[in-house]
Amino acid sequence: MPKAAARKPPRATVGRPRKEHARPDARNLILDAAEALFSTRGFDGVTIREVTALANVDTALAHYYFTTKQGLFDAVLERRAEEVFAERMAAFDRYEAEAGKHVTIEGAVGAFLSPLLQRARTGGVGWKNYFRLLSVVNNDPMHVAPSVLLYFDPLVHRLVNVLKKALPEASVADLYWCFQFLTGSLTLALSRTGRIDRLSSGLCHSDDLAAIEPRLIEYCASGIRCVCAKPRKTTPARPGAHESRTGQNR
Amino acid sequence: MPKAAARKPPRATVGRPRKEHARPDARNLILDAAEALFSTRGFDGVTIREVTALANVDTALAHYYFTTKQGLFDAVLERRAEEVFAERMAAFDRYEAEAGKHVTIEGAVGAFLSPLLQRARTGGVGWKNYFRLLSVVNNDPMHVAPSVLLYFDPLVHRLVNVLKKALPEASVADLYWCFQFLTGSLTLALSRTGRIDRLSSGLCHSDDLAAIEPRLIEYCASGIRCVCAKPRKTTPARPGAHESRTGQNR
DNA sequence: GTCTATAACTGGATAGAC
DNA sequence: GTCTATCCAGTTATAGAC
Repeated sequence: MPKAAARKPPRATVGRPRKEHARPDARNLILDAAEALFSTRGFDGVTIREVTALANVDTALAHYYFTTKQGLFDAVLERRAEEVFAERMAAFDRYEAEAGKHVTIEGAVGAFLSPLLQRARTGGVGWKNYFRLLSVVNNDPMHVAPSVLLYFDPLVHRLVNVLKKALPEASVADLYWCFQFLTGSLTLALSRTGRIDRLSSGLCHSDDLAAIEPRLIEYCASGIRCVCAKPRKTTPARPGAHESRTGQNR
Repeated sequence: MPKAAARKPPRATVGRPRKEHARPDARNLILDAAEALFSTRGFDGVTIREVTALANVDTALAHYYFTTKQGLFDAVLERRAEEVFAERMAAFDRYEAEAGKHVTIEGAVGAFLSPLLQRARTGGVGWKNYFRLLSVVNNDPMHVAPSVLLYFDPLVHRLVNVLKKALPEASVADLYWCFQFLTGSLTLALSRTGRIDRLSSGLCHSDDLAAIEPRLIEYCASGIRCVCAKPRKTTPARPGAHESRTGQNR
């Protein structure tokens, strides 16, 4: 079983080569096709034959490179994972260096979201498919290899830690709840189902990430501020509407 | 092809019978099993044989009642759709009657979310599975019949209309964007993947809907207020960081 | 590395007895 | 309404030629 990491050829030059797709090999053709199909129909909705047909290669090649369907799926997720991870971590580094002690919620949320959304907006179709695939696996963790989580979980902890600087009083539980709300919104934004197009009668387009990014950052930051600023110790309140006294003390 | 609606026997009494599951017939056994399996693995991740095995009935029965796998899937979605729809519409009626001209964002969001979350919290395992299934189809509209959308789209329009009363200045597009953020958070909350449990080291539990409901309502309402209060016509701004001055007015 | 051929199996669906 | 038996298209995966 060939290790995926061992297959990447070393870069002769620094920086991003302008067009690496001069002559894509079969392996990358398969990955591209799989990325496109898995991202729209999920693991079980796609057959290897469809993937290889879209890639215009023989079916057996997929098994040659990836052994199993699950191996192919893992390889698709892993192909861009490290690059995304590094970019997002760098965004946090940059932001923390520039903000110093004056960390804002908007800044933290922006550092978390912007690298993703910018790549999803400006990247090629492969990147767009990749991010949609991320949103697929976020709701269906069934087929995601544990190793892939190492590229995503640390970013969540980093976000929570930076947020804690901006909101020293906030309970950690509230911060994680807010993260879940945030990532749910992000997931739906990246999945681009087109539902919002229909609902809004064409006012909004689900792939208009340029419209989504500023709104999403403001939206989440404001929500975090509100939830985390509210003392959550004892809220007996009146049991009228949705004011359930949660008693979730820290 | 038997129409699903024609199959429902007429109710002899009004109101909801306390225990209709005294002796569940095969049809409902199949629906229960399908609900449980589809909600965790999606349409393509489940076989009819698995469903009927879980229901302890013969495989051919599923085809007898629902003709095709897609028919079974549709029937699962439709079984509880009308009840949920009526309950959520009634929540809006109640809220609008009680609020009169003083509609709040929290009130509108609560009317939209609370009926769902309360049923997801207090209902039986069938209801929990059903709501998880809703979150599955929200990210994968591939297999959802157009007829089912009639139970959900009107509620979105209703939410937007009520929100517009609370925010007369808001642009309709912003309101729909906010709805998308909201429904993304809701979707992830209902899918209960357990990811937040791991990330928070056990501080949060993804099926703790009692903790989620008040936070989610506050979070979304605050985000809506922020996004919709901000004038969005021309935003050249400075292309620096993402430090949007939050202007949390109101 | 790539392709042909095929093994081994599983899926949805149906005919027809009871 | 329920079950037995089966069809057959399509699936992953592999062996082996080139």
